[in-house]
Amino acid sequence: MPLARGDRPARCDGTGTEANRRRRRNRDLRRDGHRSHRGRRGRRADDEKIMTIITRFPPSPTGTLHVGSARTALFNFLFARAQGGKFLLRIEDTDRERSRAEYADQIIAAMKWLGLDWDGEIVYQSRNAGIHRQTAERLLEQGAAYRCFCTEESLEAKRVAMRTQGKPYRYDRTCRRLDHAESDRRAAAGERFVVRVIKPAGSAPPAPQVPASPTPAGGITYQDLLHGTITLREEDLDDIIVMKGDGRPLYHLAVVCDDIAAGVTHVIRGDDHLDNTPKQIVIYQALGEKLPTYVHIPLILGSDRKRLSKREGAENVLEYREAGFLPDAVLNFLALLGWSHPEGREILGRDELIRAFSLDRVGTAAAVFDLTKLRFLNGKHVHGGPPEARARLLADYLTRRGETPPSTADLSAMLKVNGERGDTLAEIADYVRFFWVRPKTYDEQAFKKFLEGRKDLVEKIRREFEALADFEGESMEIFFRDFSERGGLKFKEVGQAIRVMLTGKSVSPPIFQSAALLGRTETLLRIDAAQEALATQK
RNA sequence: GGGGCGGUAGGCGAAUGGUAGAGCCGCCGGCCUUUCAAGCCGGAGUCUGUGGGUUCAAGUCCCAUCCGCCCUGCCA
Repeated sequence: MPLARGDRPARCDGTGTEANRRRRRNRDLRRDGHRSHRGRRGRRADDEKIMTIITRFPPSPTGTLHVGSARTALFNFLFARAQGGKFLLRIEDTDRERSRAEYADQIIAAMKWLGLDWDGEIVYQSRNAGIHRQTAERLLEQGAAYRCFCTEESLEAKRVAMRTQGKPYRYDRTCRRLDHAESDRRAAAGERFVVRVIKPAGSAPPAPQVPASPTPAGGITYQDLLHGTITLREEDLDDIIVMKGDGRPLYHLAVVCDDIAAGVTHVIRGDDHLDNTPKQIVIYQALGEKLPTYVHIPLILGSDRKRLSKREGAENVLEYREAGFLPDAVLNFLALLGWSHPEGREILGRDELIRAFSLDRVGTAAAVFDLTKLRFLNGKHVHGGPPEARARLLADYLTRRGETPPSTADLSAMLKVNGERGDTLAEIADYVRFFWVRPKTYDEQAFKKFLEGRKDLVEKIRREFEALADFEGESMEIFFRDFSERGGLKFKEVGQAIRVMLTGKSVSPPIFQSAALLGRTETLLRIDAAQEALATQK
């Protein structure tokens, strides 16, 4: 039974406007959608009896996992997990020409990386083609669909003709007027045909889950959890094709069949499907199946307010892994695009997301993808854990990039010194790499400012490092403060000179702790190298 | 062309029809400091795309308009 029902006592008894009624109803719907079936005290088993919520994510393997799709997957995942339901993964490879196994594998890899673990086996839609075909035949037998012998070329010509006249295109239903005998004869003769489903006409459609205002001219009215009542009039619908001329099923048929087979209760998808839903509802109705609850979430846009494109940075989820982002941070960020925590919290781990998630806090406006905020959140996630965990993450990351990082124990010590510098693993690596990679060059400006013409100072610094009794960060700092004062220098000048010599840059983790970690031998070696550079430059 | 959906500071977003801009990112300034982050403190940015209407009261409901996105495929 659908969760959202219209059988509750009327609560807007004629005092409000129709609009008010509608609004309230929408609000109620949203609430029911996320509040679960589970245990409503006092309400007995009538329609609200235990029903497991089942959501699904159905990517088509015609490309890698797009961040927008990842967010759709996330919402399905979070809703199912929050409600103790199931989250299914189905690869929609119905279009054999466009689908590629490599993409399916990449999408699966991306899902795993994100930690969006699904229940049960992955369904490959193409394997259900037989069922889809049988369903089309059943539709044909029932008279809910008909064979169409029009060629693609003639259809295209009609489309162009209508468009050039500025008129809306609809299939002219030539083949719908064919009588059965002729249709059968032509089919038997081997003529190619597609199967079209007859759009509802004339009468009002059977009431969906919640009674809505009747649609005068037929058409389809349905309830969306987020958008409320969506109506498409009869003239705005068409007799859609569900089976191609080669006998292969098409998307709208395939999703409906597979969702029914899987017992999907909630269809959470991008709002680009808002207008596709009626086409699918027609099939549900012809099949006598009850509708799932529809939840159309807004799309993600690029900074130009257009559909997120490649130049916005990565649209492929796996590219974020390469750029040094953490899956939890990506999930956190994606969740915040369209959903907000009831208490306004923003830095949330996967489990916190599951605990706090509800559909009634999902908005309806498209959101712009903001890489800066993703980076901020990633910084929070990556620095949130202990240095040891970060060390493992970083080691894996570097290894994958073909670098050879130090042991995680050593890395961990370096990261402790590094503190919270760097938002991504890539940036963190840039901060700490000097520990195990000697600077080959020096930042030009820094070299000029802090080393050039300071041979004597460098020489003195070297001597002190060599003579230092205790090669430890804090005592070194105290020593060099005193050293600066004695030499009539600013501590900053000395510190920066050392920094440039040891790291090659003017920005780095605290330099004395770094030197301590580097050790006396390495520190002296680097000063020697700097002296050499100083000498050759002259 | 037809239809659907959306529009609150630069971005994400709060706000039972009741003082709008909570909170976060970013930006600017300050503190801290050996550099840079982090952290803490403060600040700018504005009146909900626009115009009507309903109401004692509208970001919220209605109409129109503009803009954006989507559908209008033998793609999904």
